[in-house]
Amino acid sequence: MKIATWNINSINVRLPLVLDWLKANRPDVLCLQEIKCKEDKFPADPFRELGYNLEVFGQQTYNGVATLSLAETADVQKGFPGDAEDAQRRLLATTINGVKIINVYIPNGSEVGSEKYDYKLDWLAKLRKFFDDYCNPKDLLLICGDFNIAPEDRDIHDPKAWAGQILCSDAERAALQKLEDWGLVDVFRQHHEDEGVFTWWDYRGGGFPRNHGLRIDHIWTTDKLAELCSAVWIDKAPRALERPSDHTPVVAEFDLE
DNA sequence: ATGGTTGCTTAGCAA
Repeated sequence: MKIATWNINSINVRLPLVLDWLKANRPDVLCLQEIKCKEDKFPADPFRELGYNLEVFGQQTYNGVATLSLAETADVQKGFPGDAEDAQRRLLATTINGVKIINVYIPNGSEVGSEKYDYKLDWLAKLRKFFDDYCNPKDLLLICGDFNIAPEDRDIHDPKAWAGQILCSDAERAALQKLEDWGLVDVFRQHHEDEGVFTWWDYRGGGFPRNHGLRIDHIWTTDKLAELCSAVWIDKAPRALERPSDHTPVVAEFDLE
């Protein structure tokens, strides 16, 4: 079972890239973030023609997540239980082939100390509570998406310049650690120890050609699922194409089915 | 060097 995550920064702009990538890679599951449209504006038909089912949880202009899968989905949960109708749409949980898959677009946080930063930390606390209340560390479970956090300095192209900044501040990393403490494994790190491997490069200042990036898109699983994980890779190719997203896909393969 | 680029919406915000 192959599961991928990709922040595509607008499904409407990125549609041809995503379709080409799906045709070439045929993952069982693709979790998308920042679709930037409501459900009724999501271009569902071309995905259905490729054999994919869709669960879409979107809003106008900002945020929005979608989970595409070759198999049927069950137990669909959109947002945190009890969220207001106008809450930002950043979480979509489904069960596919017996694996609970939580697709997240964790808030960016803008700047350390800002209102958006506080919102990010609150959101991360809610996410940990969601795990406590609705998830079981003994299950086959996976959370993936744009975490908007570089867990360690080796996940940053210039750790000195970034020290204490947004996406790598102590409080963000501590919140992520609390999630890990619940019982999750960063499966990329299970297979790769190298530094300088990234999933996002700023559009500005030639970020990609200079490899000025961060590893902020992740796939984390419970121990039980991590034991079945045979490979994890970051596919840099889509970042080098015309009109790319600023993020590139992360893919994990599991010995299931 | 508080810049730079992209997307949504159309001047300013979010990333």
